Amino acid sequence: MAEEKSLNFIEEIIEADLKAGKHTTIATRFPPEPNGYLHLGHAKSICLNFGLALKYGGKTNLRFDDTNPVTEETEYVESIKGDVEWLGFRWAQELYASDYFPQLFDFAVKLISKGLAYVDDSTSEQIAEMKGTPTQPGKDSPYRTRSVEENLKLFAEMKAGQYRDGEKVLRAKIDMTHTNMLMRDPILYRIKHAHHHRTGDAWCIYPMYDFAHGQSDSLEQITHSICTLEFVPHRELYDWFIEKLEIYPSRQYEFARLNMTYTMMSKRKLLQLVNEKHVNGWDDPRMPTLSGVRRRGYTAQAIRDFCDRIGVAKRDNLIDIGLLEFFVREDLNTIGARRMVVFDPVKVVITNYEETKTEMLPSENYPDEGSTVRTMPFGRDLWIEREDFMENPPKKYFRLAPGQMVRLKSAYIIACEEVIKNDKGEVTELRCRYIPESRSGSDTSGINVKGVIHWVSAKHALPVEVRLYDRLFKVEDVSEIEGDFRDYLNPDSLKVQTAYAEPELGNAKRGEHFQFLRMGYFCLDPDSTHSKKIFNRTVTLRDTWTKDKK
RNA sequence: UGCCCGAUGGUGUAACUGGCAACACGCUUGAUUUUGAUUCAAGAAAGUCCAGGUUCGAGCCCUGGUCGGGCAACCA
Repeated sequence: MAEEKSLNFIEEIIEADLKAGKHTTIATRFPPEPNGYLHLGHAKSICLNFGLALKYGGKTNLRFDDTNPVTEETEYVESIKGDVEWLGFRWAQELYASDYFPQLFDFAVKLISKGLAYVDDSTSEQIAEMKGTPTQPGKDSPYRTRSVEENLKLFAEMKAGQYRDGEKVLRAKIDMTHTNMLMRDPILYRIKHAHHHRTGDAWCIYPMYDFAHGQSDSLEQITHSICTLEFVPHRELYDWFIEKLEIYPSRQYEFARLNMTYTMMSKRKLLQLVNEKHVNGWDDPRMPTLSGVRRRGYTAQAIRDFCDRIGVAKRDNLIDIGLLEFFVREDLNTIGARRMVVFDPVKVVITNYEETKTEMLPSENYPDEGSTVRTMPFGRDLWIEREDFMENPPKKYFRLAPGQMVRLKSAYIIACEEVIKNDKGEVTELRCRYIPESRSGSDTSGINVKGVIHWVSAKHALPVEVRLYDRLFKVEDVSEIEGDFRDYLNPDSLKVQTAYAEPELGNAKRGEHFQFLRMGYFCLDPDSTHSKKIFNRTVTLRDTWTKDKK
């Protein structure tokens, strides 16, 4: 029952184009540069581009924008493909801007022939100098008036490797006084004697983004080329090339990139965090990278729902990370099998329970009616959460306290009769009595307790490592940071501790999601070994109780 | 001193293209609950950046401001 959802501005453009007969079908593309891992911001773009094609029966190409050999690597290509697939999308074709190097070269020759491009011998500094500023016009390069023949010859020599890096560039001849800085004779080709991850050493001149992107769109007959707002000023140049080259008129549309609280979405800075070891790699569960959130336990479904909900518009935004967490919980609530794990144990001894006895008690895996069950061993010695006991509880505390009763989930009701402490006054053991008739499922005790807590049999408990994650940054709006962003990293973003799990968790597998009762959603980390299971906390449970205590 | 975008509850996105501002998250209250979770119900919260104008009628159109963002890499 897909409700009549209002269209975002790009969908409106597409529907208008379709209705006007401008296109009969649409083609989009997702164009990452393989110089880093994909993050949540890219997920928004992926969902948009692929989503549009799906909605309107078109296709989406995956095109790597690999025009700068010095920063790009095959490792990134592979991770990007994996991430897009994981998110659940299929591209029509896997393409590379570098595949178009021959055509792009011909385009450049065409521009030169039309007198619209020239080879400039100026240094990088001189070119910057002559470029002017946003408020001051630029000045023509002394090489601007070279003849077509000379330009053709020089450009061929550039390609042939007769010059060193930086010695010459090819520039478009547009207008050095243009109010749009990008139209002030932009550089089309630069010399880089560098090894390219795909073309190897075949080329020593490489096209700039502006001279590659639009033409690549055009060659693929992309109808709607969707990018982020910072490319708005590039559109004028994008259209200029299409017009002068007389090629298929792809059109560019821009939307606001995703920003999230306590999160940083700059590939450059994320790379820095990785290189400087502030995190343990691109897939560190604290990273906003897709590989990071995947390892953390976020699901593709949750991310798609999130991208769907945040919408697409042109105004700057800062989205509450809590919204993403909402969708993660929403999905995990239905797919996460329930398990009991005690994080900060305190011993409970059930004085009226036989010392050698072990009962296997069933407990449902999911909250729904017909849920499957697993069994949990129950015995005289148990672990419960330290915070589930209070010696002097406030009025509305309905867990365990001296003389107070609590329900052990899926087991019995117990009453605390004695508190044992060490010399430091710390509680070391709680001696309790259980109500035999209160067994879960066949409770005839008639006793009603409000509190229900999780537990695990001390004798059978499986020690596991849990990694508890918190926000990577201390500040809500990372874009407001002045000075070094690394000074604002949250020192408590990762807490590692040992916890005691019910035996069933020994069978946990990669890719499975769990809800550790009352503690949050977790998944098995790939660092796990046969003898040591490691669980990542994906997200905590919603908590409406502890929060108003603060 | 320039050019280009944008402005709607705390946050994000809507408003059938000019007809009494809606949805989601978050928040509050209550019910249910063997997870203080989930679920369910109710509620608070903007009068649409400001000032003019057009109109019977403006969040939508026009004019002028204000504020925010972007633009001077041989990066994408």
